[in-house]
Amino acid sequence: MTVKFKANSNHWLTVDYRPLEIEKQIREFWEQKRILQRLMEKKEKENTGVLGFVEGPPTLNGIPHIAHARGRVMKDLRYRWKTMQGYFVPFWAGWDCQGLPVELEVERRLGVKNKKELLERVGEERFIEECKKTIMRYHREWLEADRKLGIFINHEKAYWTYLDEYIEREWRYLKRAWEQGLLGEGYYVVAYCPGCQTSLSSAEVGYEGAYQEVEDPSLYFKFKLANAQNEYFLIWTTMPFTIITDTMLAVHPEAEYAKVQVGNERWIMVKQRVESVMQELGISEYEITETVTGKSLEGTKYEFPFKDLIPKQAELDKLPLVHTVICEEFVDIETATGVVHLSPGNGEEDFWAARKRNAPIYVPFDDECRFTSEAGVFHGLFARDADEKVIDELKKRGLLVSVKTITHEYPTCWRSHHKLIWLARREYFLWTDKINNKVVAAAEKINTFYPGPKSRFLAFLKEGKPWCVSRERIWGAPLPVWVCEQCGAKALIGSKKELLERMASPTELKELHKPWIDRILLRCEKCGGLMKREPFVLDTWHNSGASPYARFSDEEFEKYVPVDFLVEGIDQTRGWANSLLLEHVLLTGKAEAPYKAFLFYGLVLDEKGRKMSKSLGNVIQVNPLLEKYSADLCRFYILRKCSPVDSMNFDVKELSRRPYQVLSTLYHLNRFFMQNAQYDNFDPKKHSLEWAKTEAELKLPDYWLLSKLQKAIAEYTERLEKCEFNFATAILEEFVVETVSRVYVPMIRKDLWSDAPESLNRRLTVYAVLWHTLKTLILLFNPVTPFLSEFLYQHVYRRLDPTLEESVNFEKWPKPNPRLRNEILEKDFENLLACVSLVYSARQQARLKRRWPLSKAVIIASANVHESIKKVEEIFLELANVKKVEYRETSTEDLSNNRWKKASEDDITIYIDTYRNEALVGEGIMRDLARRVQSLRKELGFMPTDILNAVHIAELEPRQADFIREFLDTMAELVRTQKVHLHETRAELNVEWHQYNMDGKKVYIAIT
RNA sequence: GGGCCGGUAGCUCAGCCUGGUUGGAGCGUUCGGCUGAUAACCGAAAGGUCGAGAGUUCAAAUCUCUCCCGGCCCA
Repeated sequence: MTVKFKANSNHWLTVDYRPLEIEKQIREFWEQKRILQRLMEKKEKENTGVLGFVEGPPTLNGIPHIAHARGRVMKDLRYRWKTMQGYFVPFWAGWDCQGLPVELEVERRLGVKNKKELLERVGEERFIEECKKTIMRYHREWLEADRKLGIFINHEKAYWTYLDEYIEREWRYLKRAWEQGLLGEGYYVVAYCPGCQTSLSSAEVGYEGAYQEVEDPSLYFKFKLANAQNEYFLIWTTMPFTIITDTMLAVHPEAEYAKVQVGNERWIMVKQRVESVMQELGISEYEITETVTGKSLEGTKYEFPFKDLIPKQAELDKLPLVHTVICEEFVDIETATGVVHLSPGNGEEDFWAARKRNAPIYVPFDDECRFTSEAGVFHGLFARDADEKVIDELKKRGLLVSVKTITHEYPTCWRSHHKLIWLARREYFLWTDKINNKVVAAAEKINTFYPGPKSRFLAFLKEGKPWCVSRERIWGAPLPVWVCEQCGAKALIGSKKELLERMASPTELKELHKPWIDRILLRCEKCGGLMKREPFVLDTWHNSGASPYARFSDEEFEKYVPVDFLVEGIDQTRGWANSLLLEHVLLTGKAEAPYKAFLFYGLVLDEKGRKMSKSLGNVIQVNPLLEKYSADLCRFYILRKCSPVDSMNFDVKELSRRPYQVLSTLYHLNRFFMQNAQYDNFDPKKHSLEWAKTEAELKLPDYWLLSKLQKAIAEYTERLEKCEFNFATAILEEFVVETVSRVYVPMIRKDLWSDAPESLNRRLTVYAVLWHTLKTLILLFNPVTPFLSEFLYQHVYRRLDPTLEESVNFEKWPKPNPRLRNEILEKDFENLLACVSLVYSARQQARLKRRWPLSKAVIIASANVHESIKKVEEIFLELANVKKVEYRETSTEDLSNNRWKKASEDDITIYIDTYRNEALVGEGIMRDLARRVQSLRKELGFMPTDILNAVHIAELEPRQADFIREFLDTMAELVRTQKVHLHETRAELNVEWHQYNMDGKKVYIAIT
C-alpha cells in the first residue's frame, strides 16, 4: 500500500479551517519575529515612495468597540497594501488623552458631583494625575484590540496629546493665528448648568435622557411700538428672565403678519396663528384690521419696558439696531405668535443674529450666572430666579397678557438634571470665519471617494462660524495667553522656553498643565506689571487637530504632510477632519488641507439597525468579540458586507455564513495543493510556469485560470484604489469560490488522481499553476485577512520554498501580466460553462444523473459558440459526461421526439439523447457503485491513495451484473483496488457487508 | 425645520451614474443531482405592486418632483 498523503505530513494544515488557532499562532509569530517593526524599518530604508499618514487618535476614555474596528480594519488594509506596493507609510499610533470625557470619567470614579466640589475636595494636582491613570487603563484595552484585530500600527512611535512636547507644538498653531490677528476674545453662547456651576459641551446637551419634562411659566406679553399709538407686538416666552437681556425682536421676512384689534389696542402677530392664540388667551372679541409682510416690519422701533430699572439698557437703546425688529429665517411661524424676542446674551440663534449685524451682545452675568450691576435692579439675582420679578414688573406696566404654567420637554443637565441656561460667556476664538474662503477651497480639493460625505463636509464648512477654542476645564492643553493685571496687555507664549524666559520670578514648572502653569506669572513688556494666564484650556478638538504638526518633527512634517490618506467615521466631518483642516490653513496660510484624501465611513448599528448604546445593551466590544470569533472573518465581513459610506448592521451570526465559506474554501484549496504538491516532490524553483511552458504541459484550463487571475488582480487593485472594499472583496470571493474551486479544480482533479510516473510532468505543471495562482491570491488577501495569508504563506509556500521572504508582508503586490491574459479563451470558457450547465438542466428533466454517461449532446447555437466549444470539446465531453457532441445552427425535425430533452438559455439550446444502450447503462451503474465504494473507503479510514486488495459487490440484479461486467477494470482503477468481485449473495463470502440503497434497490459492498 | 444616507426576494446586499428583452447574487426553504480539498458544490422550484404617488419618455428599479418610513449630523 502506498500512502500518498501521510497523515502527519503537515500537522498545521488541519483537516478543517480553525481560524482562532491560526490567529493565535500567527500573532505569536509576528511578535517573536518582530515582523511589524521590521516591516516598517525595511520600508523606511528601501521604498518606492513615501505616503504620509497621521493617526486619528482614539480618545482614551472608552473601550474599543466594533465601529472603531471598522475604521482600523480599513486603515490597516490600506497600510498593508501600500506597503506591499513598496511605499513607506509612517503608520504610527496616537492617543487623544485630554478633554471633558476623560474629566467626567475621573469625576465619576472619584465620586465628585461637580467642578466646584472637585476643586475643593480633590484639587487640581491630584485630579491631573487621576486623569493620566484613567487614560492608561483604556490604553491597555486598545493595545489588546489592535493586537487581536491584527492592526500593524506601530505603538512604539505613538504620540500622546497631553505631553509637553506635543502641547508646545500645538501652541505654534495658536502663535501663527495670533500673529495674523486670527485669535482673540469674544463671547460665545454655551449651555450652563446652575447646579454643577459649569458649562456643558453640546455633546453633553445631547446625551440620552438630557431632555426631560419640566415645568416653566408660559408667558404672553407685549412690547409697545415706539412711534405708534396703542400698537404692540405680542410675544411668547417660557423664560421671562431673558426679557432683561432683550435687545431685538425678530419676525419671519416672508410671513404675513396681522394687526389685531383687541379693545382699543392693536396687536401684531403672525396671521396664521391669530385664531389659536386668541382662543388660548380666551379673547373672543377681536378683529384683524390689517396685514403686512414680515419684511415691512423690519426696523420698527419698540419701547423696551425696563429702561428705568436697567440703566445699561437705556444706554444701549440709543444704539442703531437695539430694540428694533429684524428679519430672520429661523423664526418659527407655526407656534406662538411668530414674533420672538432676542437676547443675544442668552441664546445661540439670538447671539448669531446680533453678531452678524454687529449689534451689541449684552451679557450682565457673573461666573455663577448671577446678574451683575449692569442689570440694574436685578443685580445679584441668579438668572432663573429673576423670572418672578420680571413677571411682576410686566404686570405693573400693563404689558402682561397672560401667564400660566406649562410642562414641556426641555434640556437639563445629564448629571444633576437642573434646567440648563444658555449664556454668552467670555471665550477665546480662532476667527476662522475670516479664512473661510481658503478653508472651503482647500476642502473642495480633497478626495473623499464618495460624494455624500463631501457635500456634508462642505455644507458644514460653508457655515464658516468662528471657532471657540477655550474651555473652562482643567485637563487640557492650556491656552497660552497671559494678561497684564495693570494695563490689560496680552501676550501669547509659543514655547516652554519662551515661557521660562519671561517668567516674573523663578517658579517650578512641572508640566504644561494646570495648576502648575497657572503659577507662572510673566512680566508685562509694556508696563512692567504682572501678567496672569487666562485660566482656559483648549478645546480638545484643537488638541487633536494639531497632530499633523505636533506629532512630527519639522523635518517629518515637511516630508509627510499633507498626508496621503485618512479614514475616520463620518461624524468626524465636524470633528477631526474639520479641526485638522482649519488648523492647517491657519498654520500654513495656504488653501490646502493636511490630507489629500479622507475616507469617511458609516456608522455601525446592531443587527436590527439600531444605534448601539449602553441603555440598549447592544454595544459590541472588540476584545470580547474576538475572544470568540475570528479576526480574519470579522475583517472580511466588515469590508465585504457593504459600501464603506453606508451604515452597517453588524450581526455576529453572519460571520459564520458566507465569510466563513470563502475563507474556508481558500484554506482548503491551499491544503489540497499542498498535499498533492508535497507528494510529488514539487519544487517551485524548478517547476516554474516557464518550465511548464517548455515542457508543453500547460492545457487550456491552466491558461484560462492564469488569464482570470490577471483580470482579478487588475480589477481588485482598481477597486481598492477607489476604496470600494465591498466590491474589491467580492472579486476575491468570486475568484476563490467560482473560478478556482468550482471550475478549475474539478477540471484538473483527474490529472492529479493518477500517480503514474509518465504523467508526473503534467501534475507538476498543475502545481506550478496552482502555486502561482494561490500564492498570488494570498498576497491579494493579505490586506484583508492577514492572519490566514501569513499562515498559508508560512505553512505552504515557505515550506515548499524556504528562500521566500520571512513574512508575507515583505512580499511585493502582484501586478497583472498582460502576456497571461487571453480574453478570447475567457469567452470560450464562458460558453463552455453555459453549455455544461444546460446539459445538467436537460438531464434534470430527463431524470438522468450526471454520473450516467449519455451518447450524444447537440448544441444549437451561433457559430462563435460552436467555435468556442470545439476548442474545449474534450473538457465539455467530460463535464457533460456525454460521448459525443454535435453542432447545429438550427433545430431540426429529428430532435422533436421524446428521445430528446432540451434546455436553453439566451441564444444556446442543447438537446441530449436520453436513449442509453446496455454499455451506457452498465457504465452508469458502475459509476453509481463506484461512488458508494468511495464513500465506504472514506468511512473505513482509507487514505485517498491506499490501494485496496479487493472490493466485493453482492446481490446486484443479474441484468445489472451483466451490464457492468465489462467495466470492472475501469472501476478498479477508479476506486483504487486491485480487483472488483461480484457475488450473487452475501453468503458467498464471510466479510463485513455494508448495505447501500441504489435507485430503490439494496446492494451490498465490502472491502478487503 | 435643514443637510446627507438608506428603503429591491423571508434575511443580507448588487443593479441606478449612462433608461431598453423575462430585475440579479449569496444565505434560508423544497425537490433532484454531484462530491476523496471544502461546515462545500450544481440544477430546478417557490418567493418581488423594486417604499408610495405623479411626471418625462415609444420605454422607468434606473431620470425629475412630491410624500412616507428608518438612520445619522445639525438646528
